[in-house]
Amino acid sequence: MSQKTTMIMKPRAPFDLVSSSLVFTAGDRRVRSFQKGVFTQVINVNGVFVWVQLSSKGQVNKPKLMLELFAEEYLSKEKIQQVKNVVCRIFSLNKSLNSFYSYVQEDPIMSQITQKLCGFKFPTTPTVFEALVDAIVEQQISIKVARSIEDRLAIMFGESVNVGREVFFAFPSAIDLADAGVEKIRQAGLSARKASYIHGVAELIADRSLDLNWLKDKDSGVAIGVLDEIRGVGVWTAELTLLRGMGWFDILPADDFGIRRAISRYYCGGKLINAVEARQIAEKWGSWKGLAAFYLLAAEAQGVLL
DNA sequence: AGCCAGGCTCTCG
DNA sequence: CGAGAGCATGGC
Repeated sequence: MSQKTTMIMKPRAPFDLVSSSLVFTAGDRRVRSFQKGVFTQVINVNGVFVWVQLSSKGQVNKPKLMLELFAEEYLSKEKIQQVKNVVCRIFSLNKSLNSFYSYVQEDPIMSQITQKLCGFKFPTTPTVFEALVDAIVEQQISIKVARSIEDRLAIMFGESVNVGREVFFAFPSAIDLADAGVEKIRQAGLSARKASYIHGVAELIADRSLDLNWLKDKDSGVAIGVLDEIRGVGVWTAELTLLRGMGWFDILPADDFGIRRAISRYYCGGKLINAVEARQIAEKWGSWKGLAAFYLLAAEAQGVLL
């Protein structure tokens, strides 16, 4: 039997759950999805696995969220608070967008895009490890292929939660993937090399030679340098990891093909640019360049025309 | 059918 | 050193 708990959360305005979750629309429902206005995912709080449903009960400028938790065991108040904290982190609910919006007022293009996507916050991952594995998976291949491989990793190696007759899967921990071994990881649809990178990273963390949380209070340049040393991790992978895993909105993965394409679409009439040009254009977004890049990606995905 | 996707490492000249 | 091959899957 599963236990259910329901509560209301009040994010900082503006916040739009729909545009922020749209990227999960095609996700496997057993892992993470956004269907009919409801975002779902399994969250791990110190070994207790909780399936979460999140939906909007308010408006962008007066946001109110309903959070429903399902677990196989009784959840203490402390556990419930921990789940709320994770949800809060995934959607950066406590971070204000207003400074970003006023900062880009000088940039007519970004200004229009932020108005059309008011309340959008790109989702981050519950752990830095997940962001790192995702970034490795996403190297070179299309985002759609990457997502299906990521879902498969959860189904093959993640812990599960039973809710009624359904079963849901958490993203695997470093120990889960270290134990799985290269050959089994490869069967999720990865190249032998990427499987080996992912297994290598998982082992580093599992045997405590690498602590990703240690990077939290470091300078972003230092953190990128540390990650870049890891086999299979280049600057692009490091940047994406910190942006999505730590929520460091000031980092621009300028080598990213998708980001360069989005910048060129809105700023260069579609003519593809290189990383140097991307960094030049991004200068006007100051310490918001990473968030701004995700606004362009979201605008492109949602077909925003200026 | 064949090329291309939100790169990186290894191997040659 | 710099350039180039090779890689997995799925969409077009």
